[in-house]
Amino acid sequence: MTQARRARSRRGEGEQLRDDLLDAAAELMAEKGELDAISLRSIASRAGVSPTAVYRHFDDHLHLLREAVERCWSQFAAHLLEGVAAHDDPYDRLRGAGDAYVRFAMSEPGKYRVLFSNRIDLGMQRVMAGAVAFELLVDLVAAVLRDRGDDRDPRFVAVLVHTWIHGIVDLCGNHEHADWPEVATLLDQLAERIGLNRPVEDRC
Amino acid sequence: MTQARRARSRRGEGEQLRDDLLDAAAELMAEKGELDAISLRSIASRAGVSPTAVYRHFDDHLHLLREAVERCWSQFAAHLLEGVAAHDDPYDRLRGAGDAYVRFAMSEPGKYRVLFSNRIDLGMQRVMAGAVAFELLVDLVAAVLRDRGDDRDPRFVAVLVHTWIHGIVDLCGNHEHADWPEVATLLDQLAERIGLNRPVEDRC
DNA sequence: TGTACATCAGTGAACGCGCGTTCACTGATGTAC
DNA sequence: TGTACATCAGTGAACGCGCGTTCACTGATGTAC
Repeated sequence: MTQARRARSRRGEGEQLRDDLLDAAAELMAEKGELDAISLRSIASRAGVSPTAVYRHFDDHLHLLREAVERCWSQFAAHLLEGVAAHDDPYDRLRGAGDAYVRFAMSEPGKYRVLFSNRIDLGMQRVMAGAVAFELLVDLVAAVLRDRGDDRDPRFVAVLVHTWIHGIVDLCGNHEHADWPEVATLLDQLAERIGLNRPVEDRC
Repeated sequence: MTQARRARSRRGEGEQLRDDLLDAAAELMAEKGELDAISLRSIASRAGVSPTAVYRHFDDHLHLLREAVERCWSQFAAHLLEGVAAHDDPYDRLRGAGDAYVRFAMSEPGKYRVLFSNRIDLGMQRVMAGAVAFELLVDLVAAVLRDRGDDRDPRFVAVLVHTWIHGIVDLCGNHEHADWPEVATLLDQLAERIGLNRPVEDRC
C-alpha cells in the first residue's frame, strides 16, 4: 500500500507534488469507490510523502478530495466527448456516448461510483460538472429525435436514457450477475425501447 | 445521538437486547446509508447500552451488521408482496410492486442504498434475498406478457425493468434534481416503453 | 418462610490502531553580495 | 570566485478522537434447600 518515499522536488518545482497527490487520490477513488475510505494519510502514503506535506498544497483533507473529484468529472466528460466525436451520424453519436459511458463505468467502477453515488457533500462542482454531461446527452438525444421526426421533449427523453443507463451500469457493475444479459444487449434494448434507434425499415 | 441508558432486561429476557440492537442498527442504516459508517459503538450507544454488551448477543461487529441487513431484506420483500397482494389484475399487480419498490426506495433511501449499493461483502444472504425479490418480479412480468400475448423471455424483460427502476430511484433518491419529472411519470414511461402497460386501445 | 448462592444481564477500564491536524524543525539549494 | 543566507520542500513528534475487542468485574434476581 505504502509507496516508496518520493524523491524531493527540485526547488521551484514544488507544484509537482500537488499533481502527484491528486493522482494518488484518483487511484484510491478507483480502488475504494468511496470517499470516506480515502484518508488524507492514505493519499500521502500513496504519493510517498508524509501526511503533513499535504498541507503545503491543500487547505485540508476535504479540499484535496474535492479537487480530485473535479478532475474525475473532467476525465469522465472528456471520455464521453471522445466517444461522440468519433462519429458524424446522430444515431452513432448517441450510441458512441452510451458506449463510452458504459465503458467508463465498467472499467472504472470505483470512480463511477464516486461520481454518481457519492454521499459526501463536496459543494456545487458535482452538480455543475454532472449538468454539463447531461446537457451533452440532451443535445445528442435532440439530434436523434429531430432525425426521427419525434417531437418529444429531448430533456425528458434524456432523463429516460440517463436513469436507465445508470441502472444498468450500477447493477451490473456493483455486483456480478452470472446469468445477466450482455451490457451491449441492454443498450440495444434501451435505444429501441425509448425509441432512439435508427429506423431500419418502414413501420406499419 | 446517544440514547438514554436502557433499562436492564429482567432475568430470562436478555434476548430483548438482541432485538433492540438490530432495531438500532436499522435506524442507523436508514440515517447513514452506508455500512462503514455504522460502528458497533454507535449501535450500542443508540440502544442505550455499553459496547461490550453487544458481545453477549453477537460474535462481533460484522455478524451484527449481517443480521441487520438480512432483516432489512425481509422488510423490503414483505413491502413488495404487500404492494402486489392488493391487486388481482396482472397489470395492477406489476404496477403495485413498482410503486412499492419506489415507495421503499424514496422513503428509506438509506436502507435502499445499503441493500442495493453496499460495498461490504456480507456473504451469500444478500444474493439470495435479492434473488427472491427478483423472482417475484419475473413472475409478475410473465403474467403481464402472457396477457399481452408477448412471447419475450420474462426473465430478460424483468432485467430491463429492474435496471431501469433502480436507475430511477438511485438517481432521484441520491441527489435532488429540481427540474426532473415526477417518479410516477417515469414509472408510466417505463411500463409503456418496455411494453408492459395495459393495452387500452387497438394498435395499427 | 428465610437465606445462601448460582446465574444472568450487563458495566468499565484498558489495549493498540488509524485518523485529521498542529507545531516546531531540517536540510538542500539557489541567489545576493 | 567564494560564501552567507533566505527560501523552499518537505519531515517527525505529538494532540485528542473514535474505533473493535478483551478482560475482569458487579449487582440484581430467581431458585434450591
